[in-house]
Amino acid sequence: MTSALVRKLSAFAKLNEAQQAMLSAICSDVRVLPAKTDLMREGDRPEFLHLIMEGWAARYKTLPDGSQQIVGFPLPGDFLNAPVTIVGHMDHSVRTVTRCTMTTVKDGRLQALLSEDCRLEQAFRWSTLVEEATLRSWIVNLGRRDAYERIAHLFCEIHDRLGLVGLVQSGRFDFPLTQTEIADAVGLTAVHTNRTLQRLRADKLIETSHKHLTVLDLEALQKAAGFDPNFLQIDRRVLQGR
Amino acid sequence: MTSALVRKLSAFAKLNEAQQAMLSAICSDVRVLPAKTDLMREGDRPEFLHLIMEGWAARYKTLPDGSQQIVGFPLPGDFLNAPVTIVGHMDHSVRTVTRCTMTTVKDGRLQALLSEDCRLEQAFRWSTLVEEATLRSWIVNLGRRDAYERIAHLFCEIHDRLGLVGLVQSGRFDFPLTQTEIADAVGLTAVHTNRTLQRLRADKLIETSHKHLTVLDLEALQKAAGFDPNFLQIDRRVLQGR
DNA sequence: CGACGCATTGATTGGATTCAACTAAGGTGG
DNA sequence: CCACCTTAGTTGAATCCAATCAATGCGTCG
Repeated sequence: MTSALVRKLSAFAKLNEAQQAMLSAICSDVRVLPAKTDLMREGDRPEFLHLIMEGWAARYKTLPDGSQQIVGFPLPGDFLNAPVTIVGHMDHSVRTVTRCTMTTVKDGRLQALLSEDCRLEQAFRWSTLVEEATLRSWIVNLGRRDAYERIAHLFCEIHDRLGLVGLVQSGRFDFPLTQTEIADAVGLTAVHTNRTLQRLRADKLIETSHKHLTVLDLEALQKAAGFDPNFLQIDRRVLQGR
Repeated sequence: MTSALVRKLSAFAKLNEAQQAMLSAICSDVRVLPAKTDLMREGDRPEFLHLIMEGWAARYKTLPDGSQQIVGFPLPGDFLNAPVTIVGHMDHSVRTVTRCTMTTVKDGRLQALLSEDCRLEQAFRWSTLVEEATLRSWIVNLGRRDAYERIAHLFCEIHDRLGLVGLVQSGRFDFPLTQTEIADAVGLTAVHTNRTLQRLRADKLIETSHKHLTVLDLEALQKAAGFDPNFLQIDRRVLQGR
């Protein structure tokens, strides 16, 4: 089976066998890490690029009072750090949410590949573009939406991003987050998150069971969230064909 | 006098005359735009890179109910759009806050310059790194800080970013934002922003007059904000020498 | 000088937090 | 295999920060 990275980039641009092989070739040092363990800490200067093959991670910042704000969820096919290994340090930490299969990419090898292959380079640019757009959509989420909308929006985002790498079957997907983690992502308390989740379930927008989430009514959920269904910036038909 | 872009990048890496000249050379089509006018709209596919030489702009998203969330303030030396002109469209809009002097850069010319000059390339990577870090710090701001901290944090960020391009004199700088614009940036109402500003003034952290802001006690402001004084990721001594 | 935008103030409402207790589920060890 | 323990999820009541609604002050610009 193809790697999540290949599946993700394929959604933007069809990749031939050679390109897929090259992407796989730059990955090395595959390893498995347990849940709830730090992969990087604020201030680190990671030497290599780190890529998630399987599992969920969370980017987070810890505040002086001990509270945390999650600023993103790297999913399969996502990189943990930007390809800027020489310059700068991490402005946030990253930890696994679930057990994760990780791999390492040497920055130089990726850069070499991208400068050779224009199509791959564009695909990578698209993915960083989407990442930045995601950050901005989180800002809007926290700044101008209430609890109900915020959580609905998070679910829409995860739904689409997992769909991109083929991890959604008829609205249902792995969802390993605890309510506390959801709360830390949407800027609420765990208690209020709990009550809001109950409303989402009562309104028949979602269903949860055994660390899985089912989107019962995608359109209604998107509407409730004010979610832009085009935020991945790819032709929607690509996703249908999965 | 040197351009804001040169001053900004110089803070990260000393640039020689030739490098400064090359940066200036890729700019063309200088023009002045009035305040409160859209520069780009969500969905646009800008053909060129747009750079602010003078003045303030605001990135924003409009919600269905008409409310807005500002997701960033491009300042002198900042680009409006990412160097990905071929791929993707704008996920947000940008408008001027003040009258702005803008210039255009052809994506290809910039790419060519960067692939030639490794030092310049690193400087650009640093600046995009800082931009992403800024987005994450906004998420933390909106998610986990109260009104007082949020506004203090915004002021700290602007203070440092303007300082980077030499636009701060002993804590004082141009600050053209209305209270409504501040509110749209920090996720509050204009009314509550007003009351909170009064507290910041009463606490002798800042002073405002005639569209200028003076930071009276930087350390106290940073402390109140939970601001990381190292967020620009540059040697602080560089800024002192200005 | 009138009009408009922006800042300010007051009174009220409400969404979310806080604190505390309790239940359910899952994992571990005796 | 069941008792125990821990973690995650749920519920209730009181409180609070910020939103809302409404009105007024102020300055500036045509």
